[in-house]
Amino acid sequence: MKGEILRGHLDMLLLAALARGPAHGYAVIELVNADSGGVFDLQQGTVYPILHRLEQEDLIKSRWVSHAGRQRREYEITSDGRDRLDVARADWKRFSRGVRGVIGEAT
Amino acid sequence: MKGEILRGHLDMLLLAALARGPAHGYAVIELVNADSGGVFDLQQGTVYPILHRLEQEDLIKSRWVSHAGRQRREYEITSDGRDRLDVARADWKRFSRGVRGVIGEAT
DNA sequence: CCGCATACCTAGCGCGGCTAGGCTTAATCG
DNA sequence: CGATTAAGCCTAGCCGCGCTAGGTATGCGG
Repeated sequence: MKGEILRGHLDMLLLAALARGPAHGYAVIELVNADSGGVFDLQQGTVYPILHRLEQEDLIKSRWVSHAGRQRREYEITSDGRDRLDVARADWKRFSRGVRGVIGEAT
Repeated sequence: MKGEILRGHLDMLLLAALARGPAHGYAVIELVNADSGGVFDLQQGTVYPILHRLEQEDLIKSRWVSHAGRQRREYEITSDGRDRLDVARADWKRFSRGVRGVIGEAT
């Protein structure tokens, strides 16, 4: 899947993944890629900076957790994050409706 | 509708508009904006450069037409353009399917 | 004759995601 | 045991696209 198509939608995808439950960064990547049915192939260099930004915006929060002797940063969505996700979902609906209106297709 | 969401989808939208029939730039803008049901609000500064690029890629072609004593550049989609549009539509389906898979929603 | 709508154009910026790297520790394999 | 892979984390910097903000010209209604 080509690059720039994800512009502006990535926040939503990561928030949606974390809305299912806390997860560490590496897991978020695999979650999104898997849930997309192989459509997306997010890279670490794409995801980690976004997670940091989302945390700064208080949409998610993190804590260090040790697992199998190793340190993981576990992220959890905040209530602000859920609100933002709701907005993003609504925007997505509008957006995809707009696209369908122009290209004239179901789905 | 915020900005970067259209990234990578604009070519498809303009090609789709022109697939309905030849039109000049200004009309393309209004067509897309109208067909989107008011979701998009494309500006001239966004659309004209894209039309030029699409023409360079031989996806559309243009000719000057005089209308009511004025000069318009009328664009028409080429067969390469239709092929590209088909690909873009397929990509759009994949993309939106991927998003739905992650955010877990119909539409 | 003024202002608005129509119709075209472009330079330059801003920023988001990707590329491409780098670090550490646990597990696996020869 | 030493080497390689996988699991995890991170960041600097580039690149390209769309937007902002400007500019021009003409026809038409008041």
